[in-house]
Amino acid sequence: MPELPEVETIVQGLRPRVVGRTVSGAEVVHVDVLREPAEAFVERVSGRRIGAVDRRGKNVVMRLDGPVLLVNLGMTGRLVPLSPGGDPPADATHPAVRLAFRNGGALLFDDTRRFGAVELLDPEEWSRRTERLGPEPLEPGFTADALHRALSDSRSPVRSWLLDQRRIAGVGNIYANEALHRARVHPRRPARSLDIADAVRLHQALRDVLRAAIRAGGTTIRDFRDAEGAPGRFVRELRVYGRRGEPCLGCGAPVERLVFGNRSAFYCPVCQAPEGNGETTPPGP
DNA sequence: AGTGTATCCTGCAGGC
DNA sequence: TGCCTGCAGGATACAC
Repeated sequence: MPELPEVETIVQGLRPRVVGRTVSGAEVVHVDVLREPAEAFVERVSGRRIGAVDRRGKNVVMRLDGPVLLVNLGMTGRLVPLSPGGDPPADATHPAVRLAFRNGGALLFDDTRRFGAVELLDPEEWSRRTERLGPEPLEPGFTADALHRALSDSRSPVRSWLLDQRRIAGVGNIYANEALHRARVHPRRPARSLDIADAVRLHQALRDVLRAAIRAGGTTIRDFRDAEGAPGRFVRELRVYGRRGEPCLGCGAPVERLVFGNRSAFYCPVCQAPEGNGETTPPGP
């Protein structure tokens, strides 16, 4: 479910609800979302105060006094803040971990498929972890030039390249496909085949689509909900993802679907010609 | 280095 | 209605 814009949306909604709260205890319903025994996790998290909530790539980063509580939402993970005495929403049907707060209230991690992960990392582990992730595409240091240089050392298809969190953080299958369409780059082109003009367009497209999706509160295909339980509104703005057979909004050609790297790639065969086509048939609005 | 495949797990849509 | 297959926004490990 959650890529950078969805996680950013969750983090923004969560911040006013949990920053400053102290964890009084935890209930582990499904130990398989943890990376340590339940007892150890409960012991270590209890008594900690949440000082800040941030995002790194697709991860929710809760800074406690000392360790970092890292939540990866996987495909179907949700973070649901609960008011004192409040019931979880009816669609939070697969509770995995519940953190209780001193003075009432709680934070529920609900995850149908349990591909998500909740980890408590000490500062050294966290710094090693964040170093393994690529740059944040919305930060100033992420320039078109840096993207071009990074692309140039890989023969991997650019769509796969974009999904690799070690190369760039936070991009998943929806926004990789959407950005490539906006940049008019075929998803299967080798990363190193992109010239500087391609990289400039891709850089712009990534930033535009990620920012627009954040403004829309993310994309809800099925499961995604923000901290208030509301779905994202970016589905309306998707140009290729999930639109196989429907007309490209730029040129009218039917959107095609390819499968490689075990994932679907959606693209316009006209606007995103295999060897690049920066000069003709802009994909439009 | 890159690719195909499998794995974790559940739910839903579509075909019959 | 039921059964089956394929598919899903992620991440990782493996053999080739």
